[in-house]
Amino acid sequence: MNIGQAARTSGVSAKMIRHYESIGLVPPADRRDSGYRDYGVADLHRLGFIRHARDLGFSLDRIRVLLDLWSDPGRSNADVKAIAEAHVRELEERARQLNEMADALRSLADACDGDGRPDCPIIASLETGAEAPACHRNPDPMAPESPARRGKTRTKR
Amino acid sequence: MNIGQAARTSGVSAKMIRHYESIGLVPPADRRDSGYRDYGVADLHRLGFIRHARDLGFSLDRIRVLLDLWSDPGRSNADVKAIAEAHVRELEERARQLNEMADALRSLADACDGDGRPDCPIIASLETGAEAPACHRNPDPMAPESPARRGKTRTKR
DNA sequence: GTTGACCTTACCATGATGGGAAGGTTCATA
DNA sequence: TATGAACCTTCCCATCATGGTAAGGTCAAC
Repeated sequence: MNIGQAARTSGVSAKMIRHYESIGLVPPADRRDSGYRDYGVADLHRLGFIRHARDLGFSLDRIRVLLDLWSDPGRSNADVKAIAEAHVRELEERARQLNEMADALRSLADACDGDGRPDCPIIASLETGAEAPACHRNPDPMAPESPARRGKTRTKR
Repeated sequence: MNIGQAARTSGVSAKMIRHYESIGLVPPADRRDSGYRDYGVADLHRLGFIRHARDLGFSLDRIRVLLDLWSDPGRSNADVKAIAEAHVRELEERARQLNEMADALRSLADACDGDGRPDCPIIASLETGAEAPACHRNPDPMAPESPARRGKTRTKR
């Protein structure tokens, strides 16, 4: 099967299949006389594995390790679980940071009238680095919880 | 003031200050006879603005727009607010996707015994693309709500 | 006048992916 | 049989924000 069909079947673009081959994530594909790559079911299986791991946000480096474990009949599921849990923690940490930024910016946006005048607490905060002053924040009428949740935690990046 | 001092004062690395100059995010710095860049308070102010916007996750392209609005005395805070709100939505969407991945992987990891044997629902799921089967998931003893929560971003936040 | 800390430009690398050019192959159809 | 569309090949470049390094110039203190 051609690389295009393999791409459509596996959900991995032809561009990426070639890339994965170039970095050794998949073995060099068989070639026909024409030089075209030729894929079989085992190749599709491996590409599918990579695809699913990418869908879960694993980096290609970690996928390399997962592929090794996959092909190791004597693997320990404790190793797999440890990798997965480390990745879960990273995903949650990144999500937490994004939510922190979103919350901070939401506070600023809520404090901005948006009435067409130049005055703007968002711009003011970017100038000074100060967060939205509580006394100017429009209270959220839908707030289901205690509003005392924004700490300081300025991520250093 | 030298670029190093400007970097320490503004929290933007010297490397990045030069980069911002090269892409036109900050105007070309004054130069001394030696060729050294020379920064004043206005420059530090601008760098601080950029730094704070980066801390909120804005891309350099959007920061460019924010800087234009900042320096426009006739700006409309509605424009600023619109940009901020669009960015908040993007941040939240990205966080949601990360949490979705984390939740899916957490389910798989919870279903994995981690007892050292090769059997592993995580590997199995990567092979087939199937999610963790409910009948194998270890129930969460702390679950405060109905167990039908998959697919929604419901981590603590 | 030497030394060490600073500055300059220029190039390369990251990670995962896409775009495109220049040229060869396959296959159905006119 | 010829042609054209759709495919394939390799190679290079771009993204985005940031860091590293190298080769060389400047400054200030001792």
